[in-house]
Amino acid sequence: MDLATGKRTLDPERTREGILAAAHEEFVAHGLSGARVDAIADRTATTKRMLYYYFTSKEGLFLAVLERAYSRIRSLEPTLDLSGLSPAAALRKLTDFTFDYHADNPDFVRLVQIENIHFGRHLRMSDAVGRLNVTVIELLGDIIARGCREGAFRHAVAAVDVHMLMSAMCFYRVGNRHTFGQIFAVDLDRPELRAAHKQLVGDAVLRLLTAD
Amino acid sequence: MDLATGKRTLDPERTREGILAAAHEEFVAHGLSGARVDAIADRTATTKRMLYYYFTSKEGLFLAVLERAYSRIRSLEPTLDLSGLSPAAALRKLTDFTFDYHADNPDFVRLVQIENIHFGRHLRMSDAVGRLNVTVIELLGDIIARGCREGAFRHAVAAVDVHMLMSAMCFYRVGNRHTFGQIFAVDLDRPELRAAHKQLVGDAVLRLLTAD
DNA sequence: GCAAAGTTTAACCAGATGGTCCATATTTGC
DNA sequence: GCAAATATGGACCATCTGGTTAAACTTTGC
Repeated sequence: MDLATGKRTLDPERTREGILAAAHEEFVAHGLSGARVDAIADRTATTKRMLYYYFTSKEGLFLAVLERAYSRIRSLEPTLDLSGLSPAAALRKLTDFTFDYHADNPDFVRLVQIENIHFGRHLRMSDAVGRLNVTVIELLGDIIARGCREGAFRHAVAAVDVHMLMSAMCFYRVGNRHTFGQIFAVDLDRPELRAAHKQLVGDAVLRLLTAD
Repeated sequence: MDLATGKRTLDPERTREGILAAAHEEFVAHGLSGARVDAIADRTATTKRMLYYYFTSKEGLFLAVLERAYSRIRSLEPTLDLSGLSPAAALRKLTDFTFDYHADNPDFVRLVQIENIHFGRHLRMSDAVGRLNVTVIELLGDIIARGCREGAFRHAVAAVDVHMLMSAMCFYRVGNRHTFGQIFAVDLDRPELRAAHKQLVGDAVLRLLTAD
């Protein structure tokens, strides 16, 4: 609705994206069950009816928000240029990127946590997400293969497993910062601590792969 | 209520624990917002009114469930006997325990995830939990100090940070098994994979601390 | 054996919740 | 220009939700 003319403006793409952005905020703030459809509609320039028009249900909307979040991180990884680097340097750079992305995007971490609380029920209905994510493993697999060939890395570890441990360390300190911070009386958001942890995670990943 | 005699039985301790057990199940299954107070009451031998009598509110009940979950894991750690072992062996044993506890108790992992989705709001009101958890850091600190003295470990890493990375690796593969499993088409519950990961996490922790 | 404290029951409620109905406006294809 | 397809608005609803009221039963202390 155009306020100046009183005329209705038809802009489906804009409406869709507006709903997604509003839903993202609300889901991040309150979780899936805690989020209120009316509250999402209120954050929007349009009405509740439109959410159902475009996304069928609250759960359909959540899936759309989740897919959008995954596609964002995956679109960034390919922009890293690792080809000119040594295997060790490339691995460090990829780890640094992963660390920073998680630290800078707690929203993404929260959405993934929420989806896991709900047993991955929504992701299971998405075929897009699987294909999207394989790229990281390929990227990592190339680095590891090169490192093994050059004798810098040991053969012991599969790319998926390295990715898992790397993600784990980056994910945990963001996703669990409230409980961990409370229990051990530390503020994980402090810049110095963040820098120290970034170094540490990089060390851990490299040391795991480096040949003795 | 005794069904045979029609007489009411007064057993507050049993009632309390019955409510906690029922609430634990419901929260684990549906999250905090998704859990229904009526559903908790239905799992119970008593009525909804009793939940409020003992725990004031839904959130008070959740906090009680959470504290109960933390106290369980912390009561087990001291039973590990690490004194006779070399620093490396002790560290491996502690890591193995942490790994197994997380893998065997996905409920605990879920409750912590749920609390983080809610910004650690409940834990912040609990003074007990902080004191409870320091023991792990002391335990780990002793092992590291001994390792440094003997020249087996490097000085670089603080006990809290080691605990964080260790927990991260153990926590992630349980907490995120639905999304991770779906995206990379692996079943993290498979025994062989579990064993491989246990070895891997132990390696990662040891390699991080071992002097070069 | 009785009064106070502690424990338990069942019915009840005001407000919120996800979702739908129906009418209407705009755009597109021809 | 006009009919079909696409978008949009706002009121409406059945059901569910966390929480409460009021009253009664059981145990404890003396």
